[in-house]
Amino acid sequence: MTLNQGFPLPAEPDADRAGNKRRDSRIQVRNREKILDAATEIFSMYGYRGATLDQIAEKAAMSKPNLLYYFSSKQELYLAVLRDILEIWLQPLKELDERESPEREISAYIDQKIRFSQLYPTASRVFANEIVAGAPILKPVLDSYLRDIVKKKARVIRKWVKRGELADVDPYHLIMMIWAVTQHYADFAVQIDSLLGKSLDDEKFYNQTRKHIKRILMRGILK
Amino acid sequence: MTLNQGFPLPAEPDADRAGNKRRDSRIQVRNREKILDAATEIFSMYGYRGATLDQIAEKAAMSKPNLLYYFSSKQELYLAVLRDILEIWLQPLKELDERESPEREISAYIDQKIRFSQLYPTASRVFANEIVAGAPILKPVLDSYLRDIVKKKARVIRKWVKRGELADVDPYHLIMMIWAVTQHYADFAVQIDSLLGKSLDDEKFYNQTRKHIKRILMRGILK
DNA sequence: CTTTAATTTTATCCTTTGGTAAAATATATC
DNA sequence: GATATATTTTACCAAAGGATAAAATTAAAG
Repeated sequence: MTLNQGFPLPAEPDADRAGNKRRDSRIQVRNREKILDAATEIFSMYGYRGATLDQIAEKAAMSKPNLLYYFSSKQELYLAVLRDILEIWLQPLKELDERESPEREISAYIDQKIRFSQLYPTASRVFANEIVAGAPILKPVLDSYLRDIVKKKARVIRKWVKRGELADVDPYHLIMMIWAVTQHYADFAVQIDSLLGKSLDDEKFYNQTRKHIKRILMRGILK
Repeated sequence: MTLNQGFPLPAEPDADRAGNKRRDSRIQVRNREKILDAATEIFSMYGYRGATLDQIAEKAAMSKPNLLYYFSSKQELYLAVLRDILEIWLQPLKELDERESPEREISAYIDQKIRFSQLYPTASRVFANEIVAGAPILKPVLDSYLRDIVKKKARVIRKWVKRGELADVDPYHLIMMIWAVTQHYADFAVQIDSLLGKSLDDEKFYNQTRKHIKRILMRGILK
């Protein structure tokens, strides 16, 4: 779960530079990944400020100074985590294709979003935390990068409406509704567990949820 | 915004005891409220662990020891904040009435939820933070109190379905969808502001949002 | 006015936390 | 296997953070 490429967040200090020293050794790769996983979990529970390097180091099974050998500060680590999350979070939206039917495209989009909630619930929670906190770090990205993508996709939806393939819905609100509902199952997983004793890990519940969300939303927006 | 009565959270040390010393002086009331408001704001941004008493004290315009004179620990303050939020958060659900039509009742419920998002966005975010963090404090409440109410209301919805007044929806998923969508506008307000430059404070946007959510959801669930 | 009780301030404590320095150990390269 | 480089450990540090004690001030009651 460690992708990361060319994102509108400050790039890692020595990524991509041409004449670079020895590229990541095996141990380097393994430890960075261990740390990122641990950090994702801790940040998801306590947010940026509430998380401590000691906790993260412990979860990653290494000493704090050792951790700081790989990420030179808490903030740098947090940025690295957010970069990875953004990458996978945004991907699905980019794929909305106006040449296909809205039925097919929106349905596929919902599928991808709910799958993300199933596969990366902690990542989703880190993101949620960041946004709920007022997006102190991601604000610039939201204001530029995300804004542009969403604007583009809003146009796609509007086109469908004009073609009469979709009820007269506001594209922005529709996108927001899809985000809200799909992310809810990851972000508020504890609540869902309290009420239903289920989680998206349960394949049966996952499919039931997916279908239910889609049924209501699609009925709500198709002509 | 300081309600608070008989909640399944540990009660305030000397609330409600019969033969009680002098009840809250005017200054007592004013300061507790000032603190609760400040705390709500800070907790909403940084979560329980990320928030500091210094910040809260500063926002409440008093010294930290003075703050601790009113709430003897950070945890006690956090509990007080959560108690207030739970009260107003749960109220609307309790009012779902099976004797009325689902159209009317669910519509009214959505109205109340989105109103809550408009009136108490920071409170909503404190709640969101707590749940996203895994509900370390509220878990017991979710497992008992909330669970019971939701179970009861799920029965109401099921009754509507049986009567043929509602499409065949799963009551739990429906409730969750409503929560997800309405709370999203408070919890992810920054994101919405980035994308649309609007917030629920804007009465026009508020109504547009409310109607849009209702239109899609109601279309999705009515027969 | 006093006297008593409530409120606020000042000084201080101990722990946690992000981060550094430098020594020690392991790994890779020739 | 010696030498250079990468990784890990140990020992710290300064600042922040939750909390307490006790003195100083303000408000209330008689």
